[in-house]
Amino acid sequence: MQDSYRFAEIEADARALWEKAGASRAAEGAEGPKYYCLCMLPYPSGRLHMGHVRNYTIGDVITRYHRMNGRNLLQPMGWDAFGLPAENAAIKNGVPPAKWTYDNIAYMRMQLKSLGYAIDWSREVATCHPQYYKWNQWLFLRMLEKGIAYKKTGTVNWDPVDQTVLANEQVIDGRGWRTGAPVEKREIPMYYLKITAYAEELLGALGRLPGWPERVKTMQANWIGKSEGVEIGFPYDGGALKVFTTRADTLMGATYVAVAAEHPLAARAAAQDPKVAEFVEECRRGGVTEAELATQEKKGVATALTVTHPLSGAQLPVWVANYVLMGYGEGAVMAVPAHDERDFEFARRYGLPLKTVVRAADGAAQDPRALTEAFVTKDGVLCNSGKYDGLAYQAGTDAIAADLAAKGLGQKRVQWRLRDWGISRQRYWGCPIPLIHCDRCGDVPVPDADLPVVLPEDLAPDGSGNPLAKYKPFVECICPTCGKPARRETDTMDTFVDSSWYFMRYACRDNDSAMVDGRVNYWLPVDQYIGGIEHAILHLLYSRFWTRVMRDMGLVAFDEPFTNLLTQGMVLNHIFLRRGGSAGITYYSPEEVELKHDAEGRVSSAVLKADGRPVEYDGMGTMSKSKNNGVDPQMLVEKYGADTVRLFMMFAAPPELTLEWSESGVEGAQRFLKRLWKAVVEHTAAGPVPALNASALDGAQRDLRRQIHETIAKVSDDVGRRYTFNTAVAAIMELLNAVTRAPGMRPQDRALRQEAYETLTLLLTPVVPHIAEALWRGLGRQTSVMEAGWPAADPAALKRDTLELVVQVNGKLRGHIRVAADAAREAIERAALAEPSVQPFVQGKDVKKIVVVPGKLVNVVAA
RNA sequence: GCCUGGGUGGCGGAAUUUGGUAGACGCAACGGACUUAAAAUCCGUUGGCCGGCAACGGCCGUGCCGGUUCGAGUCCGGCCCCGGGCACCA
Repeated sequence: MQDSYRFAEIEADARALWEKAGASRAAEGAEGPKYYCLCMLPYPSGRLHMGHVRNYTIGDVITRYHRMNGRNLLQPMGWDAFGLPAENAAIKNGVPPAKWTYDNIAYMRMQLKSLGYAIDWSREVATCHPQYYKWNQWLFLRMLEKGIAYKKTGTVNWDPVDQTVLANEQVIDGRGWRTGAPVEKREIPMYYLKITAYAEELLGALGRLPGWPERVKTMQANWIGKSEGVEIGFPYDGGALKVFTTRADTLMGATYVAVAAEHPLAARAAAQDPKVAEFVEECRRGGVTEAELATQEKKGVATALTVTHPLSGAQLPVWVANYVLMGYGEGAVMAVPAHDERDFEFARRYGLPLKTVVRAADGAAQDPRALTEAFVTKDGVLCNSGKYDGLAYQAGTDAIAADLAAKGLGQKRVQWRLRDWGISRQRYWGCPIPLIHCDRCGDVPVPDADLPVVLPEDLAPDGSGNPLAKYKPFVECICPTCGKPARRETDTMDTFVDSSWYFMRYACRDNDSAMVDGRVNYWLPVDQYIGGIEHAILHLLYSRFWTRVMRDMGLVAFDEPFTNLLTQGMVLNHIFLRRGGSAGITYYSPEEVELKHDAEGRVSSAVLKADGRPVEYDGMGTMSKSKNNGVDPQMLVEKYGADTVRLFMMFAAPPELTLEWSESGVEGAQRFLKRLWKAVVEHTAAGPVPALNASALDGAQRDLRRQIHETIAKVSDDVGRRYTFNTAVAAIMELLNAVTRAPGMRPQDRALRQEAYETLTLLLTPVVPHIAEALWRGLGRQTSVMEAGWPAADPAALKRDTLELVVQVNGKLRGHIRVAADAAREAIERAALAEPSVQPFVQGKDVKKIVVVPGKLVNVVAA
């Protein structure tokens, strides 16, 4: 072994060895049960960022752990290669998105390889390859045939200057990001996927996903949002205005109805009243996101229209209100201001009447004029509601629903919050939607034989409109049905389509004649999926939906794509800045800043290294280009080596929490590896090691051996079950500390040390595979550490003769006692009361009870 | 606004499942050893307050307020602050 830890050589040698052995190749049906470990595929943005490194290191640790436990492993990698950033880069630099993307992939692939991940690169997939997106198109056509895909209008952000549809992130404070022009809402035809047809199943199946975090399941359930309620018709001369409500019991308290600005009744009112038209127009401005709509000031306008209350026959005014969402329910609501917060606020603002129809079960009806807030409860009883007075929530709802049904003006139904998935994007760098528009034949699907519809790769967008639409060789085509000239669809698909099934294609990416084949049913479902919490809803829900669509077409034999899910936290770093001047805020990279500490070690100030003058500290934030606080993994790998970076990432925080970047923490990780290296060098330099004879150990040796095996048990549990890699690493560090502090040189001391170092090497292999490979050989092994099995704790070594228990008096720690491991309860109680440090606290007091928690503590309750 | 997490020393974090020794492990800081010197390395101290020459002991302490319990970082109720998502960023 080399005297010192030279990571560059060690890592290059280890990787060459694995490469030669094909150690990361996965083959169907190879030895052991299969295990599919998958990380969310990266967007090829240019360089790896720390979030990627964290994600893929977690995946690699899990992969290598299960491989050492005899599983047949698949860990693939691919590229989510379509998307907006490539077009933005193209606008900025004039490079076609394809070239930019392929260059980025090449660089980032090299980076991933330098981190030593056990990835089967022979299965690599890029979603911008025609061989991949051909199957997006193929399945889309199948969905069209089955009615799962369909066409309807949808609302988009429209930049009137650039004549372009904008993504939500391109709308800044209601204006286009490039033009600064106020953005308008615009209705355009789009294609949708009927995810709502699967709402019930997607919701119900969450209960059968024990391997998913509760938080993700809760978020998905709320997103799908099943509401049971009543659909009510309010008749008017042109028919009946439909509303949906979960509070039909309060129907007698409805004092007006409100419709969304996009509702047909609003259009009708606008045609008669310029003030309504103006308000509808005002609502057309501004963004389309739910956050914007929900936080905007609640505004509305009265119309001359009225509708008839279905039970009382009263005439209720129709308002147009910006808080009613066209996308949910019927785009209209009945307003019961006394018992709904939003209606209350709106009614107070516009002086609309309130009517109290619910009272507390043990109280009287409140005077609506005295209300300071809406009285919202399902635990009250009805009042001021005629024949329904005295009924509770459920009985009231049932009675009112029954009466409405009898009149043909209502029925119970379920309403979902989930909306169908609009997949049309008016953008170039995406998968073309395989349709042809013919004046005679309408929308004609591209025949399967003509797939894929290949996206031309040499166009360069300029920010105005979709370059595809201006590119005649793409647009102009022949109608497959009538053979006459026709126009090709130029919208492309949402990139979430690409990522909804890529994990299946890894199993069979070489199959050019089918989307998936039997190998998919060997590898899938994914055993462990790992990715950012920001994907908790959309990506994961779309994938669950897409998998079910494929199942129903007989393409795959499973329902859920991901059996276990681990959502990793983000990577943060310090933010430093200076304000003022014409430049506004300037952000400085933490590398350019020097921190000053006071005597207690607190950070007292920060100065820019370049000029020695202070900079403002703005706390921790997600690493990002805009805050200039990113750290380049490549620099770190070159400076410290891949193992050090991997070790730091695993040690600094548990995977689900945010991780705060710390260069000194990285240095600490390297210090540990150097110390380990040095310890093993010293150990092996002392010559051949005798065999261990466990029955010949003395007390101190038995203690050390117990710690070795306790560490095996703990690390196995932490890595294999809990995924708390930070505590696994801490236990490994403790073991190294213990071994190096037991410096005996008797034969059994050295034999024990050999066991300790072999154990440390094996336990560390998933986290720092390169150095583990070198240590394993240094310790005298001939085969790769990747072939070594995961160690098992020896139950005999774990046995203890005596236990230390904590003694509390009234819950306060007062002392410790050592008892035999099999001591009886009475003996433990006696020992606790006799303990000198406990005595003063029980003396002269009445011992009321003694709580004994086996193996842990004794609590004496005394007064 | 709605949905969802989180808050523990100077800092990252530990205390697992089912309430049972708060502060493991590491970083930073300080003191010491080695060195001509520095770096590196090694050893030691390190939640706060109080008492003691010392060994050691006492009290307080897990965002805030209240509750349940023999016992609460952990459970319950109410608040404050920070993060993720909100359907065209990925």
